[in-house]
Parts: sequence; C-alpha cells; structure tokens
Amino acid sequence: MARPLNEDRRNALLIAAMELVAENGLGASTADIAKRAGVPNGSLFTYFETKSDLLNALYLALKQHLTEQVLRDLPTGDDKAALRHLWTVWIDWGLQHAPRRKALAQLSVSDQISDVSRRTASEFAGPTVELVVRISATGALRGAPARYIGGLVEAAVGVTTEFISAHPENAEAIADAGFEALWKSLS
Amino acid sequence: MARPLNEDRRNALLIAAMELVAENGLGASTADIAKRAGVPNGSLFTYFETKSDLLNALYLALKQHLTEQVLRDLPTGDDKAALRHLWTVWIDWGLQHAPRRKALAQLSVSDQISDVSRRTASEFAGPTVELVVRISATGALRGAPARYIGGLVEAAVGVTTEFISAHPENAEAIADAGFEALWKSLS
Amino acid sequence: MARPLNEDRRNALLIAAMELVAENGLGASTADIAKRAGVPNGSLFTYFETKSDLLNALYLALKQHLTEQVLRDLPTGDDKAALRHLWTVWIDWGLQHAPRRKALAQLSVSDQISDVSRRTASEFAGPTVELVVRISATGALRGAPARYIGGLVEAAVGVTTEFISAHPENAEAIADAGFEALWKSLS
Amino acid sequence: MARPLNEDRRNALLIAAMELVAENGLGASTADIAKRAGVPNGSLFTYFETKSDLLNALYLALKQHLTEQVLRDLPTGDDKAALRHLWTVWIDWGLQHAPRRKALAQLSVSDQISDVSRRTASEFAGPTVELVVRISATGALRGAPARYIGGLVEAAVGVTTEFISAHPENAEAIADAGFEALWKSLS
DNA sequence: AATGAATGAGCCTTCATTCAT
DNA sequence: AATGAATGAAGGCTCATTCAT
Repeated sequence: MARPLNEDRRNALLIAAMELVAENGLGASTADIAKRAGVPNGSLFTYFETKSDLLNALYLALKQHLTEQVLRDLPTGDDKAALRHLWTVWIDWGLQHAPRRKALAQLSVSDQISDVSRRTASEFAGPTVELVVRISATGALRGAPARYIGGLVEAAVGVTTEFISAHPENAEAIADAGFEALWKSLS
Repeated sequence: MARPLNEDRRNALLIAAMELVAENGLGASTADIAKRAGVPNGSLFTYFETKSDLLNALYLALKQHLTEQVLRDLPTGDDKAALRHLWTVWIDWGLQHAPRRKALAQLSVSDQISDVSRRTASEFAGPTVELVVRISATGALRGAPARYIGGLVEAAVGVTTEFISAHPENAEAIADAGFEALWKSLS
Repeated sequence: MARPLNEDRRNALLIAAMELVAENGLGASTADIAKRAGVPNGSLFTYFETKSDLLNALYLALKQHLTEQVLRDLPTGDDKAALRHLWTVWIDWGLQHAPRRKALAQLSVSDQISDVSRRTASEFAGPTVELVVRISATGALRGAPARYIGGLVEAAVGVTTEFISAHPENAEAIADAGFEALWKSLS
Repeated sequence: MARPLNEDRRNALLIAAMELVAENGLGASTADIAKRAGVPNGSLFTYFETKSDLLNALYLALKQHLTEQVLRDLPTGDDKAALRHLWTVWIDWGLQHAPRRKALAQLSVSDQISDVSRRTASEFAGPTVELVVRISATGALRGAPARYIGGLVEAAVGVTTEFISAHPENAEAIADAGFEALWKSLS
C-alpha cells in the first residue's frame, strides 16, 4: 500500500489550508498552513508535491464534502421535490460551513485549479446534473449543454447563499423566492 | 505650476494592470505592471498610492466601461426588449473584451476591492437594476431585494459569457436559451 | 542681498524638521518635513541644497537657541553661582523644549553633522567653556583640554536632563545633587 | 533532527552587523550585513526575525562582552581601587575595540533598542552599579537613584574614551585626571 | 520518512533629488 | 523662484521548495 503513513496529517493540512484560504485567500503561505496544522513546514511537501497540488486536493475534498451532503437523501420520483432538496441542502451547506464555502469560492475562480480537478469534481455531481437536465428537457434550456445548465444552477445557489449569509433576516423568504425563480427558469 | 499629472500614463497603468491581472491574476507585480505600461516602477505610486488603490481604480474603470456600453441605447418602453438588449450587450462586452472580462472577474471576487468601490460601481448600474426589479415585480422574486435580483442576473450573464467563450460553436443558441430562461425566472 | 526671499519658509522647514526628527529620528523624509512645514516638497531644496544641509542648519539653530538661553544673564564674579546658573538653565531648556532636546540628541550622535558645524557650535558656547575651565584650574582636571572638560559637563547635563524627564518626581533633588557632584568633580 | 541552527553563522551576522553599524550607522542594510557575513540575504531572517531583533541581539552581545571584561578581576575590598579598575578596563575596552564601541554608541541612542533589552543589559552590570552606589553613599549623590548615578559614570567613561580615541597623545594623563574628577564627584 | 534550516528571487513601497512647467 | 511630478535604486521582508541531517 502506497498510502502515506499518516492520513491524519494530510487531513490536518487540508483543514488548515481551508481555514487560511477562507481567511486570507490563496496567498496563504505553506509555512502558515503547516504551522496551523501542527506539522513541520517541510513535511507539507511529503503529502503534497507542490502548493498547487495541495490546493487542487483541497478543492476536490470540498467539492466531495458538498456533493455527499447534497446527494444524501436526494428524493427520487418527484423532480421538483428533488430540485428543492438540492437547493436547500446546498445553501445550508454554505451557511453552516462558511469557511468551506469561502475557500471553495476562492479556489473555484483560481487559475491554480486544473481542468482535471474541475472535471473530476463535476463527475461527483453527476446525479444532480442529470436531475437539472431532466427538468430542463421541456423548458427554455432544452437542448442546452448540461455543463451550461449546471453552471447556471450553481451560480444561482452561490448568489443566494452569499446574499443570505450577508442578510440573514429573510433567509427563508429569499431561499423560497430564489427557488421558484430557478424552477421557472428551468422547467 | 509644476508638471501636471499625466493622464495618459495613468491610463497606461490601468490598461497594463488589466492585461496582467487577466493573464496572471491579482498576483501581478507592480513592477511588471509599470514595465508593461512603459513607466518607471516608482512612478506607479505617484498615480496610485498603493497596489490596492490601483486595483480598486481598475475595478471602477472596468465597471464603468461595461456600464456605459450596456446603458447606451437601452430601449425604453418595452421591458423585455430592454432586458434582451442588456443581456446581449453585456455578453458581447465580455466576448469582445476578454481581458477586461477576466480582470473584472478576478477583481470582483477579490477582498482587495473595498465596499465603497463596490457600492460606487453598483450605482453606475442603477438603471439596469431598476429594470430587472420592475420586471420581477409580478414574478417569483417580487419583493426580493434589488441587490439579490441584480446578483442573480449578473451571475447568469457571467456563466453564459464564460460558456460561450469556451464553446463558441452555438453562441447564438446558448444566448437565446439563456435569455429565455432568465426572462422566465424573473417575469 | 542674497538672502532667500522667504525667511519664514526657511524657519518653518527647520521647525518641521526639528519636530519630525524628535519624533521619528533622522529617517524623517524630506517630503514629510516639507508637508509639515506647509511647503511644497521641491521647494525644500531651494532653501537647503541637501537633506544633510538642512540637518546641519537645524543642529546649529538648536545649539544657538540653547546657548542664547544659557548665556543670557550668566552671573559674573561668582563662578559657582555662574556654574549653577548654567546647570539650571541648561537642564530647564531641555525639559521645557523636549522636542528640541530630542532632536539635538539625535543630531549630536549622527554622522551627518560635519566637523565644521560642530566647531561652529562649540564657538557659540565659548564663554561657558571658559567658565568651566576656570573652575577646573585648581582641581583634578587642571591642565586638561577645554574640550574634554566641556564634554564632561555636557554629558552630565544630558544624563541629568534625561533622567529628570523620565522621572520628574524628584527633579529638584536630582538637579541639586547632580550639581554638587559636578562642582566637586571640577573644583 | 533536521539541520540545526548554525551558531557560527549567527555570530558572523552579529559581527558583520557590528562592523557595518560602526561604519555606517543603523542604516546599514540587512543585505549588506548578510553579504559581509557571507550568508544569503534571506538567511539573515532565519536567525533574526527582523532587523530590529538583530540590532537588539547585537546590543546585548556588546554589552555582555563589555561587562565580562569589566567584571573579570574586579578588586574587592578597596572601593577606590575597584572603581579605578572599572574605569581603566572600560576605557581600554573602548579603545581596543573601536568598532564595538562605535556600534554600541549608535545602538544606545537608538529607539530600536527595547526597554527589555536595556533592562537586561543593565542587569549584566549589576555589580558595577552596586559599587558606584556604595561609593556615593556618603557623597553629594547619596540617596540618588542607582540608575542616575550609573548613567553619570557611563557618560563620563564615554566622553573620556571618545576624547582619548581622538587625541591619543595624553591618554594616560587624561584618564588619570578623569578618574580623579569622577572619584571626587562621587565620594 | 521526517525535520526545519537554507535559499535567493521577488514583492511592495520609500525617498532624496531633479527638472519640466 | 516655485512647484510637484518623475525617477530608479534601494530597503526590509516573504516564500515555495530543497536538502542536510
């Protein structure tokens, strides 16, 4: 087994990177990440060959964490209910894990994240894409590329989460209205 | 009077910054920016006190450039036609000015851009926000905050522009479908 | 008359330099000095060819100011009374003009002050040196170089002023004791 | 264990800093210090977090070096002999180690040296302060604060060393006269 | 494998002085 | 003479990565 001896350290590094990226952006130094993880700075590079590798691994870990939440208990049969579930859980994930959300936002726009990583991540989300494509099949976006539709949904979730996070007063109403708008745009 | 500040140089610096931010992200060095602008490195700081000031000025300049295009010839009377115009011109701006679009995307997510800058920029876009709010007045988003609705529209434009830029084959069809989806979500 | 047109500006620059040197040391920038003086930065160099010239002029101005105070009303006839007057007035000058004292202390140890300036300044103080030499004529320091004796007195004043400034509680007692010690060491 | 910190390098940096500070004042650049020490510029900061830390460490090292010399073989029993020993050794230290003396003089007046450093250094010199306080117990300075008396002695040594260094002709006579003056002022 | 010191290019900014206006 | 923009060489410090131990 080629797995590195100490998986805990790897995780500690990913968590430290997530926090520091959320706080300070991608400029967070490897030395600071290692220190926050309680790991010697040189050891970071036995777990991740380069800083870029660490960032890509973090991106994938965050996407996976998010996708797991969203896909768990995704209703089948009723597409509107399923979309509503996806919408709600996705937004909640962002609200409950602000550092994860912020780090993911930073990483998503970064040019450090490779196409491979992006493609891998979007494969995690396969079932959700299938869902929105199916919903769109008779709407304005029928025939549009799945990645485009997926991108629109992701963007709508992102804007909604940011907004609720900044103005939590009417969280419920915003989330409801946003969902209805999304549903109308797709179906 | 002594030598007056040279506006051409200021513009050259903004343009150089725009290009390098588009190419390399916000990590673009002030030395490189100055060199690309054909200006001595120290002189950058006679035009912008700090790198952050330069970035904020660039953000505002890009937003203003974009807004001018979008607002020029905005139809009045027919809201759907107006939204269509906004949609088309905005996307075209992004396609025709890829460096500007990329730089603006980087800046928009950066924590270097102050709230003041963001607010100032959103004032530029006042009329477009009024438009989308008016359109939304009877739809799912009726009553939602203007900034939220504006954010959704901006995000949809962004995703569409990115997608078309990466897959120009069906530009027309994508733009049309995206517009219809947007219209349905708002109205 | 070759005197520069505006003597007020020259003085404003000297005062600004004094304050900033007292606050920040010799690293005070010419631009800051000019700004504090309410003078355009380039104009500083029409009054003083170099920063070093400004510093030397400041040194001389401070020494002159100090010497004027000390020599005014210096008693004649009774050497001990004269030394006591010198001691008291000199210390008071330092206490009442803390910025001047601090600036002068910085300048005195600086390698920016030329030998010419130092010699000129010590000529101002001629009468006081004569006094301490006369007092020393029969003491342990009889025959010692005047500049050495002067240096000892100046150092004692400096230490005493610093100490009282930092611990004003027993100003009187310290000044008295210091004077007696000085008197004993010389006479 | 990884490579241990190399004490020789640390010393080389301190020595280089001492020389350059003696020659050029506190403006000596970290790059020049590192170069003179034969160390890469970045490595300076693995030994001293900031330039200020380096300067404080240098101050302490010089004070310690001086104190060691002065305290070695300090006579006990005869206070006048002890003071004479202190006086002579202290002056000799300054004459034989001109760069150290000059660097220490620069550092002593600098605002870069923290109160902690100053206090630590004055603890090194505890026994000498006890000596001068004991000597003063029945003189003009009886009851004066130890730090004030110590300051007076230090200033007298400094002036004397400077003077002899600049005029070595009558070194012996000056030192003798200065000592007698000091003894009279204290006892 | 683990450690943490070592590296040196690069970063943003400052500054005394000059000079076009 | 007066102004203040222009200059470019430093300055102190950071950092991803390497490598001696």
